[in-house]
Amino acid sequence: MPVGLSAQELTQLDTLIAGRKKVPKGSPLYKAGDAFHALYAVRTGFFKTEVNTQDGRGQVTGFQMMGEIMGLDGIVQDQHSCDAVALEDSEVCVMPYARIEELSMRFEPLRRHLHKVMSREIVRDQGVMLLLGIMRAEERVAAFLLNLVQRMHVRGFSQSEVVLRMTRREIGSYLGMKLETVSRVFSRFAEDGVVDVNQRHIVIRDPAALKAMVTSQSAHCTT
Amino acid sequence: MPVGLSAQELTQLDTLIAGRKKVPKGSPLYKAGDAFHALYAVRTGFFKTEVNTQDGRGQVTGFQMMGEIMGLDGIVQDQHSCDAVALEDSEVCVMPYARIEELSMRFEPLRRHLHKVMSREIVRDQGVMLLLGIMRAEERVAAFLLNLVQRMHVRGFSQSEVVLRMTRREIGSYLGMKLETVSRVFSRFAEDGVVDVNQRHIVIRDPAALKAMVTSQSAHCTT
DNA sequence: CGACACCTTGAAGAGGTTCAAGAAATGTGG
DNA sequence: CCACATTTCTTGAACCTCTTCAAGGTGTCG
Repeated sequence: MPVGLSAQELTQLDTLIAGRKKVPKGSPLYKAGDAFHALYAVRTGFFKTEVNTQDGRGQVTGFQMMGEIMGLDGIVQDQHSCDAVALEDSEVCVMPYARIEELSMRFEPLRRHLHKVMSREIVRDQGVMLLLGIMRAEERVAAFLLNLVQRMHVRGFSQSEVVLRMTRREIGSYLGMKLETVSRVFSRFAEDGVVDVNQRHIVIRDPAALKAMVTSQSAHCTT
Repeated sequence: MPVGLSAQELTQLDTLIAGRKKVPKGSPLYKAGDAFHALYAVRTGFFKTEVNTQDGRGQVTGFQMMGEIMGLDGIVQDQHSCDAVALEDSEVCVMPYARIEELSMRFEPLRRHLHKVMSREIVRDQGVMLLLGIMRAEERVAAFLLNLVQRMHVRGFSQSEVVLRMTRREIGSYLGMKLETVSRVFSRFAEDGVVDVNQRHIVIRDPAALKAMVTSQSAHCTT
């Protein structure tokens, strides 16, 4: 992550990662209430984070892909406040929080990076609130797709093509709507020639049309 | 904030606060796009934070009262991503971020505190997403009122009485609904004897009834 | 191959929005 | 201190978007 360090410093930084952990599809990396020990960086695969209520309802709060950090929610109460579940066979880097704390004392770049990661998450959450608060169904789906391909593109994948790792229900949960509505919006987009939809395989034919729906692209963060 | 420090350390910590700033009612403490210099702690008064879209729509992302921190959104991009506006004549403590960074290197308690503050904000945002994503109008208003009086109570105010500092429109924006709906829900609560509503003066007559509406009290953070 | 989860589509229904009007409170200037 | 303008709040009625319920189709995995 950080740059501009001596070889010795880099060696020390390596100790930040205690190891890797495989998480099979459908398994939780952690669950709400679990003791908080570490932050996790997605190495391979795809995750969702989800908060659940007593009465069984739940809300997907985010999808995480390669390079993204999970577990920040656990710091404040020394326990996690949401579930992190792998949507496909995945692997994460385990970064024990005690070690992060210790190293962040000595290495300014790491400390600054950590603060930015947390701040980025806060800004991302603002974007989700905007989405849930004022957008209608089509805008939400358009924003979701654009955000997804943009993040994939940064990682070297196609800008116009994406395979969804999550179900319609999970998309709907994230966007604050029912799975049927998600499906209908996809169908409408397909009719209008904006996207091609083949189950979970999406091709964006008219990105401009999608962007036009999301006039409200403000503090919409990429993470 | 932190405890268990020597007198000398405490003196240094005092330098964290560069000064105070008065913010008149209706004025912004900062606006989206402003350069990021400092974090702010509310000393007196009441604020809202708000993200705005190009097309003029906006979403209130939070209300801040005494002791709560604003500005964390600015860290990641060195500029703020939302507006912070005083809802009444207010005063904040200005904590230059450069100094926070510097002191947090030396003082573990401060560093830990900062990380918890940021993590708490992330958990709070999860609660708002839950609210916006799955709750219906009455649940949202009930959750809002309970959260508000709970925070006031922690600060030594009544557990059953509160004067709203924000308009119906601002409540609605925060809760993802229209001001008319907020008004109607208040009226319905009043009819049912759950609360007394006199303009912005609210008396909670049946807190249990409110809590029962919010079966979904999970990771609902207090901040 | 069969069971199961996932997706699509239709029709009816509900919750919240929109539009509109009036009342109450707040602020301003004479 | 009062009159007036402005903002805020309440309430009603029509409307609309999304949800709910239901059925059938498609894909997937043991």
